[in-house]
Amino acid sequence: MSAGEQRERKPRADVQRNRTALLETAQRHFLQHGVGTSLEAVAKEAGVGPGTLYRHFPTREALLAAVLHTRSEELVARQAGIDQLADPAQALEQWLRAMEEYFSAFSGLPDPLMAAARAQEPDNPLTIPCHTLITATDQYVQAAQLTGHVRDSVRGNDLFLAACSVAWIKGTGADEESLDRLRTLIASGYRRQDTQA
Amino acid sequence: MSAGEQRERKPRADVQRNRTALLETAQRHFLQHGVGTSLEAVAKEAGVGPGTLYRHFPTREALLAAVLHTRSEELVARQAGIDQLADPAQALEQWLRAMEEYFSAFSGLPDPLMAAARAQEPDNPLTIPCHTLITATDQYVQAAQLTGHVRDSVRGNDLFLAACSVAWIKGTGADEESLDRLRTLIASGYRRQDTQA
DNA sequence: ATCAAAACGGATGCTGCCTCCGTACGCATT
DNA sequence: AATGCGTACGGAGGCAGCATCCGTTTTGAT
Repeated sequence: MSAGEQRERKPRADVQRNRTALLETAQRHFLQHGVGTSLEAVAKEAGVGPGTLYRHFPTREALLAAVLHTRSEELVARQAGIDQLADPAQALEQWLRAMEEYFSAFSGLPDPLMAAARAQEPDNPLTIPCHTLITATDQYVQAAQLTGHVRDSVRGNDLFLAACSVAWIKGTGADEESLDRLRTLIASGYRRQDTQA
Repeated sequence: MSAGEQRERKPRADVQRNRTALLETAQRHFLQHGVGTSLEAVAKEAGVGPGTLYRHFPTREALLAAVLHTRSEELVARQAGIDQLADPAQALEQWLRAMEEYFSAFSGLPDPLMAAARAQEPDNPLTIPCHTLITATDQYVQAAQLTGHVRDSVRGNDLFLAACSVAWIKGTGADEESLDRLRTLIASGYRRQDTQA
């Protein structure tokens, strides 16, 4: 009636119900079997037909993006804590760790993530979140550069890639020691004059 | 007849013929469509049935390993050249580059490679080649450490992982500039006191 | 020329993807 | 309480790829 604000029919109840059921089931399956898990199995276990799954989430990536969206709340929570830190170098380090854990939540996640990060695919539902993360990383980098802890040549994108890499390697089943050595190597790469052995 | 050297029937001609046809076709398909390419399509284009393919190469990885074996000749050729270099730091750098290019020959190759590298799967046909490469990398690392160009804390395995990572990122379609920045970051990570920006 | 071993190859069963359309459900209206 | 309409459901079905099995063909040896 009033200007432009069309009076819509109230959305059906089963829509929201199915959507959340799908998201929960999908998250469980992604956790257990990686991002390549069978969507048919997800649908069946959520108690819906394949058609319903595909209507809610037209592609695997759409489903993945939706699941990640709920998961990202945890990330922003950590971000709040990190922003409290006085030392920008420490903040950067913890932020990288937080991203890495976020990326390695599901095995195989880094691949679609990288595919989305290279943009040029505005329809990819993961593109926006990716660029948000890169920008956030760049902020931490710049803050740490101002205090002289990080080389000026480093960009947020570089460390985003590095975090993705570590997450990818973790997903391939590498042992924790190798991962720690690699993290150290990367840290030596972005930190200024860190001359110890 | 003579001691123990059992006189075997001469192997059939079509075996070798089919094997090489499969390898050539497989390499082409791996190059064009990545390691996930359809094996049925490979068999068809090689002019054999699926059964023949699977008899020659029981798993996708076996086929992949065989193709990589022929490709590795190129790598050892480069290795000979690298061993001529006087500067161990330069040798290490070039060796890493050579590995990286070897790993990124087919899109998706780094994943099965990493799966094989974590050993514990002696039946995986890629395991042995992987460990050979890690050992070779360690040699270059140690040589460069003797001249003080590389941090003592670095191990061959670390740089093997790093090379895999870069190859993986390359395979996801990253632009060349990002790759170069990442390589630089890693180099800053393993080199001793490289204090410039 | 014949034989037996060895290799072939395609038919087959299976799993997963994704679409399409008849059906059922839920909200609004009476 | 009953009716009607639009929305959402869900499963059947077509397709592609994997991996196996077994009747048939090829090949080397005699």
